[in-house]
Amino acid sequence: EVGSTPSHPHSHMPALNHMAHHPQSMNLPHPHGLASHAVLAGPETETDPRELESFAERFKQRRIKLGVTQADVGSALANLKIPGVGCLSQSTICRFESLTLSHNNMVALKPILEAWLEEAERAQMQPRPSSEKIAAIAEKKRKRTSIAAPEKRSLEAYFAVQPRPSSEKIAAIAEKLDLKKNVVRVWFCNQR
DNA sequence: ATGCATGAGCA
DNA sequence: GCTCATGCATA
Repeated sequence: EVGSTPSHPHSHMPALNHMAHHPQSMNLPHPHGLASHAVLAGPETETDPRELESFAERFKQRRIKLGVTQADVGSALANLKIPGVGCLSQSTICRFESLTLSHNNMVALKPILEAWLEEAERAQMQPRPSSEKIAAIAEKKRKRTSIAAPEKRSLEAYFAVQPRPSSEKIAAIAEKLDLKKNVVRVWFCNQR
């Protein structure tokens, strides 16, 4: 979202992409500033970007204090036994902490991570006697293609002119840059 | 921390 | 064939 094309060739656009256009706002902020805050916000509607931001910050700080890595948090979520929740990757935890997930995604993950944090801080005071080892099983690795700088610059140029090229355009671009068509298609998706 | 990729769900 | 949430691999 918020595709702010970094006009600077080297900027990585760490863009804090909170906010988002969601037609879900029901309580408009009163122009008459007086006791109109959402003290009675809906049961589970903590969608305020600023609240998410501060939570993410507190979360990271407390996680570090517990001496737990992002990867640890991700896998520990499974032990939390929440209905439709399994584990998450280090990537996702990282992105949550840095607010680089979509607003909706942040809102959905917050209560889960919040639950983990509380559980973890409790377990810290009342340690457990059990411990178990799990053997790791080696699997086949996946390869990651890397788009060279020159090609990437070309893609960015194309993107600036047309963020959603047609299938034909993509094929043409792919051929010019000598990249697989699918690689180009996915690049555009991720860029958007 | 981030680049490229996958898969589900939708149109 | 896109968006979205998410992850593997790697910088």
